[in-house]
Amino acid sequence: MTIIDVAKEAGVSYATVSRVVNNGDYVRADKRERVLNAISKLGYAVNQQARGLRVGRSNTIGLVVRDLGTGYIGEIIRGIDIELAEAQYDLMLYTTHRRKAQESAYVMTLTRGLADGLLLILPRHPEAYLESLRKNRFPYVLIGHQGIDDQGPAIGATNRQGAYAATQHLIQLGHRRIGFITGILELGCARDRLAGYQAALAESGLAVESELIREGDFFQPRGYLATQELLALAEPPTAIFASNDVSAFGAMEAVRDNHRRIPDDVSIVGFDDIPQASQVNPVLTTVRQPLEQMGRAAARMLLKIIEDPESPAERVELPTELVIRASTRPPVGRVG
Amino acid sequence: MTIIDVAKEAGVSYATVSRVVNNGDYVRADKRERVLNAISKLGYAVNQQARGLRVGRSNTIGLVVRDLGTGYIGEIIRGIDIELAEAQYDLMLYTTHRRKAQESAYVMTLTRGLADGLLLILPRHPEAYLESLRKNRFPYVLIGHQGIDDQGPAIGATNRQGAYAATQHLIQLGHRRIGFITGILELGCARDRLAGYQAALAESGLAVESELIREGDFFQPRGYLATQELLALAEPPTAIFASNDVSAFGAMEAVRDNHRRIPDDVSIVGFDDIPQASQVNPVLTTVRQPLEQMGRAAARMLLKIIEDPESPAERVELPTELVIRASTRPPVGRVG
DNA sequence: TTGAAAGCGCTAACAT
DNA sequence: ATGTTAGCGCTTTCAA
Repeated sequence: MTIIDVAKEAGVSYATVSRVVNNGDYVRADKRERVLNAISKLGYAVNQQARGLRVGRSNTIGLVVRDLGTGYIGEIIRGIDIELAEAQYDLMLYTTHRRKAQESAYVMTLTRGLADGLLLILPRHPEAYLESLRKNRFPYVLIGHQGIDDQGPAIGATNRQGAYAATQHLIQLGHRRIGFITGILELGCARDRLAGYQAALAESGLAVESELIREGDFFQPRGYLATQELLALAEPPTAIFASNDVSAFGAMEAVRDNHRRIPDDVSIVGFDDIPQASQVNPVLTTVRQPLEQMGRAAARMLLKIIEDPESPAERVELPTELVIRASTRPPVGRVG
Repeated sequence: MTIIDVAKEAGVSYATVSRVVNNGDYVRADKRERVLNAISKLGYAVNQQARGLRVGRSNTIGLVVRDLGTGYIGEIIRGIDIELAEAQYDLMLYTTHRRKAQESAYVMTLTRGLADGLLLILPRHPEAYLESLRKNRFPYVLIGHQGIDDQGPAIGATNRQGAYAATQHLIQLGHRRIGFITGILELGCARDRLAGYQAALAESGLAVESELIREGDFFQPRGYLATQELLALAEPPTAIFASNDVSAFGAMEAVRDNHRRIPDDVSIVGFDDIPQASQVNPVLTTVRQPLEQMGRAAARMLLKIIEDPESPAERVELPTELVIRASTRPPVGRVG
């Protein structure tokens, strides 16, 4: 079932079929009609591999992610998907736990015919392949790039400002001892959030006490443990700011297990605003990242680069937004 | 940067390079060595489109899903991904909200060169394209097939038994009025769960009262509304069984908004056991679906069909499992 | 053990 | 406006 079969059926040359399929000009209406009929009669669809080989494009974007565990990545992908569908691009999914042994060799394969461009969400060890992508002038856009030493195009969020605003919020409520649970500090976004927390404290003349800062890993169990440690301090914090919502859920769990109430005894703030943040009890005060928007922006940026490889690399940070819900309130003894 | 460049660099014919790349026999060790050196020096990787065109395969599987919203689909994909990575297959992702206008035409395009097989997770309107897939003998496997009128290969879960077991559990705790929130009844899995609920009641000699059955849509807001309605009944249920966890979360929300406690006043049971089920408070009693296993099984089944198109269509249902957590207990007044 | 060459299905340049 | 044809990069016969 090839273009030749269609040509025979319609009684035209197969170049004409190709013209019809590609909406080319110079096809008389009646022939176009006949070709269209043949196509639908035979159920013909163009072979993308052959076309891709010929035109040197695949109309496919490769998406490199760690995993699809949390809703976090799913939201970004939704945005990407919307833009790509509109531009008639397909999406190839790569999880980095696949073939990690030779991650960069793998990325190179990707760049050979399979994909026209790459979208990298929160890459963990991008040094390995970013350079070869750049060297080969292969289009890519980083999503969640903060702290990655690369001057290529990237979409991020204002993590520092978001963390700053959240910390400010707690300070304004009257909290003075505010615990902080970090993310994976090897990621720039995690370091930015920590920096925002520290900056807000410093600006309000509060000491940045290291015993109040606990290292987390963006997962719930570490959030739980970190909170247990914080609550065990001689002078425990009255509020805890976790570097992401999932860690915050762990914190909520730990606070409850210590028979304290949220927000009455301990206020909790998260980061991300994943769907569950508004589904837990109490609903979580958090810093919203515009995940879908980030996905859309990254996809658009990539398509633009594919179209015009000479366009300068943009590095965009989309604004985060503090969403105040029910998990924060003034500390006991300060106000009613 | 093609196979010819490598051949020149290594001083061999490009057929030899191809042999090396494909681990072919009949290449003298020293030539192989030279080719390998040239490849790594030049950073060559095979062009998948050209290879695909030549061999008539793409080594890619198309995955058709609605969206990536809940953790539900993500878990299945994780399983699929593990199996495919092992078999050296790539994964192309399609969300059905894309190009829904001509869903079946789209699926046909997919089958032409882009993918060697299709995995369909909980398809919504598969009638449109299942027939053409079958007619073209294009390999596919349905995931979550219950109730779809098709004799093709499929992986599912024992939804009916799972719902039966969960309802039994509530009955054994002493509940007599058990509310039920359905899923999208157009899906077979939703109908199966309803059937399991009804069967368990009938078997225990309890009446199946239509006022206790509310139609849901697998989303949280409908779960909330349905529960509001149930609690407003003259004789409200003491337990509510929701057709999925997300609906159950809505139910929990509604119960709380009615100033009743879980499980003291109302027991809640969900279905799926998505990660959040063990993160909410109280942790949710639910029916676990082996999502990752389903993904793996489906991928393996598909690869087997691709390898041997004559192999008979299997329809497998993986076992569900009742996971009793903290959201269920005997009704007040029955036991302590 | 190696090389030459056909051809996968298609697009686009060229010829008519 | 339509047909003819080269060639995209590769695998795989076939011949040597």
